[in-house]
Amino acid sequence: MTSEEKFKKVISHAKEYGFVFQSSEIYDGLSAVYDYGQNGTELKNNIKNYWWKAIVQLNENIVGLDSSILMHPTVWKASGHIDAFNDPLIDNKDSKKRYRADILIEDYISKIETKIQKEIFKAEKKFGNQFDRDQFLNTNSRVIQYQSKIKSIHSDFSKALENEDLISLKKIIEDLEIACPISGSKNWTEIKQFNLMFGTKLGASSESAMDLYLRPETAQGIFVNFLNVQKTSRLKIPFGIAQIGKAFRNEIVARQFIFRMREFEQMEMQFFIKPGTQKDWYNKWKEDRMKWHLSLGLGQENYRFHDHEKLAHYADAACDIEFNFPFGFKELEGIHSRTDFDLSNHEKFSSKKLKYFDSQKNESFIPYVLETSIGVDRMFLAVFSNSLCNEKLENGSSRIVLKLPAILAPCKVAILPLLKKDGLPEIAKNLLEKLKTEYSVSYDEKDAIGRRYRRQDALGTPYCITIDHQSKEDSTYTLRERDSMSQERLSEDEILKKIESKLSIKSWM
RNA sequence: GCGGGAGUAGCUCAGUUGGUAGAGCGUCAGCCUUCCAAGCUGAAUGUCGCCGGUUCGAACCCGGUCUCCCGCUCCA
Repeated sequence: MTSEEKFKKVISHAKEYGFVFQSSEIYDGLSAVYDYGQNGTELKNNIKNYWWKAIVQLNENIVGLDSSILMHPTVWKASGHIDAFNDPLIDNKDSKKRYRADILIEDYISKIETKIQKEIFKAEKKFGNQFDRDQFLNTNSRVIQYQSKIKSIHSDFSKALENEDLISLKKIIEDLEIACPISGSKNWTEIKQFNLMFGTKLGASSESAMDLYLRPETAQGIFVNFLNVQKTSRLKIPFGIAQIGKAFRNEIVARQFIFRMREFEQMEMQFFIKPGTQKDWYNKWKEDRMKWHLSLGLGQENYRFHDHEKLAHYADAACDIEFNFPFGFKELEGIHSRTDFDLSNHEKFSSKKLKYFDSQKNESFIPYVLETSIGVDRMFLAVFSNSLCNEKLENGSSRIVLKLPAILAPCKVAILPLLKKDGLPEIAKNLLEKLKTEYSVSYDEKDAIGRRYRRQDALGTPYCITIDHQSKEDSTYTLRERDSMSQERLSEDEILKKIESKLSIKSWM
């Protein structure tokens, strides 16, 4: 089976068994937006819970936060999103390639700069020790010409960018006769502005309404609350703030099922540290986060680190944990050393001090930040796609089984009376009442027992308890395990113990 | 946004040169059944993605549009 076929199986299984539906499906759907169904919601909640326990519950120095999706618009100026999330794009009509217009111009400028370098290099060779760089730059006519050209492009360029003047920007490309590197043609479309942030308005009256954005990341909610949390929690550096919440990006192309959605959920933690210690913490969190992933047992070979070479504007080190999705290795989690970029920018834009005071050393400083950020939906897809198996059995038949980590399974136990008579359903329902306060359980009395097992397999239910006539005599039941399909006759207490040991956080982390 | 493929029942798909829409699985009701799907009986479910055009007549031909998958592009 090709990976594409496998991926299609994943998508249709997700729909058929109530995990993921397309949003507004009866209206033909909404591009790159999905809803989680009855089982998907449970699985997603379990993933979030597993993360929250690992990060907040098991670390005394990490606390939670739930900040709002709407924030003051200046937040996004300070964070750099207004500038960096706003791309002027242009297409070449012949090669059909799309470029960022600003980068085309910057590339052109850097070409001229290379020419200047070459002139300098030539002159250096020629004059040797006698070479006076400044004098050369001021006197060589060719270099002067190049420099004045760069200067004039720069001034037009920055003016156009500042005013978001797309027509002037296009004119620069036309005037410079910039050609498409692939087709070599100068046949360009108009420039279109793509803002990756969703806009909305605060206030009902259209005149006084304030332009807002839906947050493109959850991190800023943590940064703006940094001192609120620090002061009210009495936490000392190093400490972390964790948050799970929705974020929104108006992606130009959003695809691959729930991998890249326009509305998505992040689980992230910002860890505040002393400047200078970021390297150690970076390595520590890299290791910690990988351990968390591996604890779920999806297979070590399915994970790898990808270190960023090109760093984002805020980072001094960054890597991804990549997962082997059905469409190849892709980013699952990011670990970024964000320096003091965010906090010092918020300090600048808000004119409020965002410094941490170390009373022992009697000094104050803006902390550095180490971020771990994971997409809930990507984690869902990783777990779900990795767990879906089509097994050939010894008797020649096959079964579709969702081998979810038991701790994440939407339903932990299915209670099945072997027959729906002779008092077996009553015993089963008694057991159901006992178990449902502790676990998510289901009850099924329809169809042959084998078929019911298969149904539970497809949902990923790790255990089935079957009640038969012997159960009436001695209160023992059959515990059937999903992956091995093994069966064991046990008393109620033994079953409870076994299930509990498999589902306690301790046995996983 | 460009190029390729696709959209028919919950899922997988068939549907001949245009003539009132089918199968398997699943679902539901019942029967039969003492531990791993595919035993029996019966039932429900579709404006053939949507809109328009051609035609006496469109799932099928044409145009537009929406959605999904793949590649490119983009990606804090």
